[in-house]
Amino acid sequence: MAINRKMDFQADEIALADFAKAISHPARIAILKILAQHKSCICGEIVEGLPLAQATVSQHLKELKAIGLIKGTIEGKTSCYCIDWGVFNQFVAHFGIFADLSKNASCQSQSCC
Amino acid sequence: MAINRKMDFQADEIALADFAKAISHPARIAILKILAQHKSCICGEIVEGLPLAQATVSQHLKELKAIGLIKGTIEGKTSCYCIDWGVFNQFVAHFGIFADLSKNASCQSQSCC
DNA sequence: ATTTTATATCGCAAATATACGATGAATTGT
DNA sequence: ACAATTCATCGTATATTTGCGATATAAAAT
Repeated sequence: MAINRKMDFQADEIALADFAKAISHPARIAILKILAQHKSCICGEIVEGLPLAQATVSQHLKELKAIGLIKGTIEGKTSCYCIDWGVFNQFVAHFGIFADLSKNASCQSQSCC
Repeated sequence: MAINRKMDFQADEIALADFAKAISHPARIAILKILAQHKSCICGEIVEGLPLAQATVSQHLKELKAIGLIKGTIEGKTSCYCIDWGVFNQFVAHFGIFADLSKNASCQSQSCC
């Protein structure tokens, strides 16, 4: 692999790709779903709902936290996680880039597509 | 890695993760943007817009095609690509799962988050 | 028929991601 | 103080992704 080609892409392309990568694993989607279904933070319980070892779940949580999709604090014995909806909705809104373009762009060629 | 833990996750979780994985690289986001900006199919031109070798771009196109996000036909000497907006919008709509939940779910704990 | 052009595919190397047991750190309960 | 609990981190094995040169394929141009 060449040395960091990322610089050649635009910032918004990288940002959207990073968001997509953060949720590109079923476990992380499942974690977000579990968190979304709770009105308040979850302190534990996540590991039990997933078919993965505690260490692995902790690693997935770390990734979601790294990109800012979830917030978490350590409260005494347990940790406490919840979704940062501001960040989440901001990322989803980025798909608007395509939604806007889709109005004008449609393939008019009969021979292909 | 264990042997295909995917079976332990739900179908919609896997589907959303697969979509995210397909667009989890700046090059593939860039390709979609290029395609979206055109009213009709693009026959070539994509390689020139990216900082990658032709073989690499072809591989990224293949991935986008595999998940159905883009359609492509070979027309004589050149290939012809365009976005399948139906598939694209269908995937984006999946984020509705979270949007619905976000209305009820918000952290009420003062101590965390 | 041969060359040129456009794109796909193969094969390999390097980089990343994933999973998990073992261990560490901090806290609660006794 | 000590044991139990909860979660993070380390180390490591394996799998997947990425990138690209080389090569294949197929049509167009000469």
